[in-house]
Amino acid sequence: MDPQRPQVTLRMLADRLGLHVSTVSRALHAKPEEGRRAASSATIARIRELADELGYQPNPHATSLRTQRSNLVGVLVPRLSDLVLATVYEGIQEAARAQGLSTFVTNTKDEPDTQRAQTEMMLARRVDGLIFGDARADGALLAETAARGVPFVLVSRHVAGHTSVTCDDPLGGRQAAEHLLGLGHRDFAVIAGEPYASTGIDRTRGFLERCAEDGVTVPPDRIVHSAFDARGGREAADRVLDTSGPQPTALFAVNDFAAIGAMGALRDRGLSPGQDIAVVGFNDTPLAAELPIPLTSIRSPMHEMGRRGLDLLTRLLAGEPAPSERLAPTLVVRASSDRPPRS
Amino acid sequence: MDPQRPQVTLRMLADRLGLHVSTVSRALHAKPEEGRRAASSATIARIRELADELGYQPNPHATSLRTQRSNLVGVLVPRLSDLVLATVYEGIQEAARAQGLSTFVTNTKDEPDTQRAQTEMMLARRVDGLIFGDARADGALLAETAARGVPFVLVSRHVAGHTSVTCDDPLGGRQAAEHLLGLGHRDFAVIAGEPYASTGIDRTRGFLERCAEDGVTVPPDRIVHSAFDARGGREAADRVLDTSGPQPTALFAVNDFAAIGAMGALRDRGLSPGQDIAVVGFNDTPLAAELPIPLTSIRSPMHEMGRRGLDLLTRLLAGEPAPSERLAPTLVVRASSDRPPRS
DNA sequence: GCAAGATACCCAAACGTTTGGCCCAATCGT
DNA sequence: ACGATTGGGCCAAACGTTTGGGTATCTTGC
Repeated sequence: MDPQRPQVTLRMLADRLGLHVSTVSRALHAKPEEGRRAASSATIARIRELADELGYQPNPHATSLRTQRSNLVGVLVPRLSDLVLATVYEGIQEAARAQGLSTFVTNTKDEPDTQRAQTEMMLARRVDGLIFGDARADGALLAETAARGVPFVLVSRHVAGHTSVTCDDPLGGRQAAEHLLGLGHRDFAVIAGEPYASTGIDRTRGFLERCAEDGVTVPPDRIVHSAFDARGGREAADRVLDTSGPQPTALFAVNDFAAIGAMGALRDRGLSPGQDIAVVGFNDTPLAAELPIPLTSIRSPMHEMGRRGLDLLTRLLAGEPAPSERLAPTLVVRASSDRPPRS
Repeated sequence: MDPQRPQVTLRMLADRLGLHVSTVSRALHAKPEEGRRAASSATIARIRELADELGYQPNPHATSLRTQRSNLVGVLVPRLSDLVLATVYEGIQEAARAQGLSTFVTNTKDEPDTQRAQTEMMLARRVDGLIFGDARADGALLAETAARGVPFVLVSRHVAGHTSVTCDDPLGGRQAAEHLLGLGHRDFAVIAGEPYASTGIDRTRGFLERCAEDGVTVPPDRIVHSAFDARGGREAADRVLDTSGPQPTALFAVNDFAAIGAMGALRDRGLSPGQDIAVVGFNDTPLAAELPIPLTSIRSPMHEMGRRGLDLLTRLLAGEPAPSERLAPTLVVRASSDRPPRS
């Protein structure tokens, strides 16, 4: 099976150099700043040289076993096939690599049972800490996990009482409202995402608050929950548009994919997004700018969120304080909402 | 930091039961079918009970160190934020979990240097095997890796001489051509993807071959390479449409996202996809059906590809034969290509 | 009643590190 | 010249498993 994979060990290096394995170990770890050096600089050089030559790579299992630290972090996301979380994870991974950490990632589909099972699985793998990208406003998993003394942070979504890195979602919602109000819109519909996700909740709340400041209210039947994907957006839009009475002139979806699905639903009714009805999405997915009708969206720093999330976790692991962070979103206006409401 | 995380070990169980640690170990592994039992059934029951009660989880580092097997597989993909590969990875992970394996995944951005570095990183982590989702037709990394005796399989893309699970891409290309030819189209453009990816190469080849069978040829300046995302598709479409002479009546993009970008470019020129020019994509991404103009696409079994890929790898790890597989694509017709060319 | 199997365990080594101590020789201070 | 320091390195234990080999005790066949 493995014709030639004789892994190089410390002992091999030691034997070949006539040194003790502990000396080699110390030499390879010795930071120059250390007071008491592990060996003479000449010996250290010899050791380093041989290690490079033979391509020595420390066995991480042995190291973890000995040090009781795995340098592994577990990441839980609803789905990796959701571009938003995939991008957040890319940020996490990038930051992790910079710190010499590796990451396990797994899908939980936003199902509490799966979340719990995967959390256990991660702990069984002896991760040093966890990053939840799928925190639910309801549910007790986070509290229990915290009670067990497991270090973790949340990204993308937040839950009171736990460290998190999120987009300033209320602000994002406000920006969307401000933009549409500025164009003269007064009749809105909101596709609000899943009811258990703080992202959807906060974006919707911010939107409604800003509307209220201008004396505009959005009737409850114009605010519908939805999955965070295109199909969810289409279905939600269908539900909203099926209600009787005057149609909205603008639609805010808390997620770009939901917005895309909604645009499909609009088209099916002969409404042209951007002409007959304004549409604003959220996240400013790379796709948004390239769509046939480019989508106005609130850009959220997804990648950055991941990086900060991991940085917070390492701070937590080091016993340092790790205050939650909220990253600012920015409005990006495109053709799907660049004109006032019709007549 | 860790208030209460006293990990349960074999020794704890053993001590508490007055048994030897090896007895406990055997008892917990004993498959009923084993001939020589590890202990009396009463003892085994006692052990199992206590293990459950205390929530014993074997330390994977200790196990890996001892058995020289990590039960880890490394997965390399161009980008996880590419929905196609993210979905393939979901399949891999699902199959891995079923086998008690865990997966590391990492982005290589299709850059040879990064691919090499990440391969090393995976091996340093002592993965049992690798799955490449980013194999390049050029380059020597695969050959070198094989020469080192590292077990691996390819998914999504193939390279001669290595085990792989792919979509039958030539067939998919043919299906696209057949569909468009059947509608009466004769003037084609092809957005062919990256030149080093077998997916793009094979899909394009299949398409052209099928055309040739009907005596239709696609001029070289109508076949353009592109990145596998919306922006790449838009740019490629712009290039194709900027060429002088009569415009094509149908466009085949080897990837849904490229197709979406292309539709944007068409719109910018006042061409209506589905009306003025037929568009066919590839992969049948969930988005395709929900777009404002639903996209005809060749459905590829992305999830399944991942599962099979992992299954092949485990077969390889078990020393069994692991022949390459090619999964069948299917055509899904939608509004972007459901009518004959204009006059 | 006794050799031959089973049965039910225990022993100990090994996987590759890390790390607190220890030891020897050379250097230093005075 | 001699005790103290220090530089350079060795020793051994430990992390938690797995596993090839024991060794008593109990059956069993005859």
